[in-house]
Amino acid sequence: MDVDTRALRYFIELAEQLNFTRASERLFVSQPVLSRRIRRLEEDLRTPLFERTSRQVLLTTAGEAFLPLARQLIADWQTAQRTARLVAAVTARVLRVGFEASGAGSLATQAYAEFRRLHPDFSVQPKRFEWGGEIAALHDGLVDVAFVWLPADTTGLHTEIVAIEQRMVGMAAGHRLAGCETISILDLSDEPLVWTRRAPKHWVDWWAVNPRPDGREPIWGPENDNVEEMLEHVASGSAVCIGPESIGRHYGRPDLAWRPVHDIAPLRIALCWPLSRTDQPVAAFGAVVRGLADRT
Amino acid sequence: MDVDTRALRYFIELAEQLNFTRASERLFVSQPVLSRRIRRLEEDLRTPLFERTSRQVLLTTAGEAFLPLARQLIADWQTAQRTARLVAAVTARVLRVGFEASGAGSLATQAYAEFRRLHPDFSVQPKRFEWGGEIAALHDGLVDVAFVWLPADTTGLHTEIVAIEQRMVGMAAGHRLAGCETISILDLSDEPLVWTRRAPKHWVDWWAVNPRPDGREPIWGPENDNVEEMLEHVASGSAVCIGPESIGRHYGRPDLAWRPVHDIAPLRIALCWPLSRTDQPVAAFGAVVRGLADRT
DNA sequence: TCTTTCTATACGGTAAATGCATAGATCTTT
DNA sequence: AAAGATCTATGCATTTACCGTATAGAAAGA
Repeated sequence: MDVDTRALRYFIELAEQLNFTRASERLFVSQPVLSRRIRRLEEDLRTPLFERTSRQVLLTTAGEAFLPLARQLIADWQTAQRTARLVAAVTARVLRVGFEASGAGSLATQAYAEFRRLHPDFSVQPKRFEWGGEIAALHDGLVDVAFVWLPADTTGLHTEIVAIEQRMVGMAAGHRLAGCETISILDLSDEPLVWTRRAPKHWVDWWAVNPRPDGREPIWGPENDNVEEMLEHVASGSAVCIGPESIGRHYGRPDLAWRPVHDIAPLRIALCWPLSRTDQPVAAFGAVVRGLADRT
Repeated sequence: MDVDTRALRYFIELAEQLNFTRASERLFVSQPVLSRRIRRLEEDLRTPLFERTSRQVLLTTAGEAFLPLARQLIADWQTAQRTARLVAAVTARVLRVGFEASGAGSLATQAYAEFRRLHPDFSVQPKRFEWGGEIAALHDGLVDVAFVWLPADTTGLHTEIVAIEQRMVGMAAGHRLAGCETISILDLSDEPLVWTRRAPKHWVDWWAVNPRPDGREPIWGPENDNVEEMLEHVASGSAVCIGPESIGRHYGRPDLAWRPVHDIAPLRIALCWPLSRTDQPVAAFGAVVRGLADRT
């Protein structure tokens, strides 16, 4: 008999929530879909996994026994996935480097060139991800190393800060604040700020400087999944954004103005890779980046 | 990302055959279906698993690394399935007993009664399977013990012969041989014999007595999946069948005649359970059956 | 050049999964 | 005791995905 790992994921979520409605929301499917999928899993196993009443849902003993096995299967599947990708990259002698938006700016560009010079038999493949996607990509084995914008959840990852960038505010060219040389975060109290659902809440809060020094919460503007979308919102005047210096340099749009925000912490950019990766190319790229970072 | 275990099974088969057409036949799907499924798996993994030319198919290094992991996932899924079913049966205090057709005849019936008497807190659930299905059911955890008609592949199973039954030939009531008291296997040379695709070849050959003492092969008649289908063929006169004595007794159709075949080996019936099952109810049922078997 | 032997693609028909609306069941509240 | 709140299950219409047949296309061998 066959299963979809999706069925296992649904089962695990329901076993944790013990509530079809809540679990279905967290799985981004409708409640009837979850009901039917669980029922089909039970039919396939020929064993009820949950005892349901209209008031509560409980795991059966079979369900309890099945839960850790299902978790292990999901974990093993992810390992298998990661392994296949890793082996493919190693065989092709490719180093896949993840980043978001402007990544580590010119540091990354220099690092690619230097790495290629030192290791001409390897090719470098920069891979752009949406907000926060590099971390997931590292865990899924889609990239070997990544430039990560902190703060981020780097558990299980080797993390090494390699660059610091001042944060700037980006706004439409004709914005009332575009005339100022430099800007205080307090000047932005009344400006709607772009945000994203993709990254964890504390990442969003850090970028938005929430709460502000005066204790207030920023005004949340339109949401977006990546730089280009963000810049469209900003250029159209519906919000402002905060980003590192290199965004302004990499996305040099004439309809945008970038000004430094002098009174907030700068962005720390880390080079990360999975702790399990101790192989030569990854270490070599780390050394190259470290060398370049030390020089500045 | 999600997978279906089916995709993994397809991958494993293709990795073993290294030929889409051949693998698709062994998987009972059309060749384009296999092509698409493999391609989708590769797309999901973002990694080619096979190098194909119009002349040969080879595993990539990623495919080679993925193969043992896929095998392990399939094995672990089967274990998870088995565990869920086992726990459910233990919790419900049910002993599930597999058999095919007439199983172990009256021995089974007596054993159920005796087991229920000794262990009134347990219930017994006889489960009928199609030809050869009890073995698979034991491995899949669908039953706890089974009465198995030998010969059969009982690797991984505790096997204990508990009954011997003479084999009889079953035929339509008006058959030319129905007048004989007893029959020789050589009398059946010209009689088409029912057979099945469900059981392994050597099981079918043993039942059909192939080759016959004179070295000839029997005439193969219609195929079937279970007793009822078999008996329909026989009653309609399109073939004869060979079965144990208890089939004649359990399926007492007036349109059938059963006569002993005196010159072939009798059927040995074994009680089997997985070697991993050393728990009380299984052992207790074994003891009950052993006691009854010794008495006869 | 013409087979032969593979895998990949196009296409039409069928089965399955999805979301919405709602029934049905069981507590809680008034 | 009746009404409300809160769940899961079911019916239905729509979209999506999947399968098999037929066939194209590529590459090696005669």
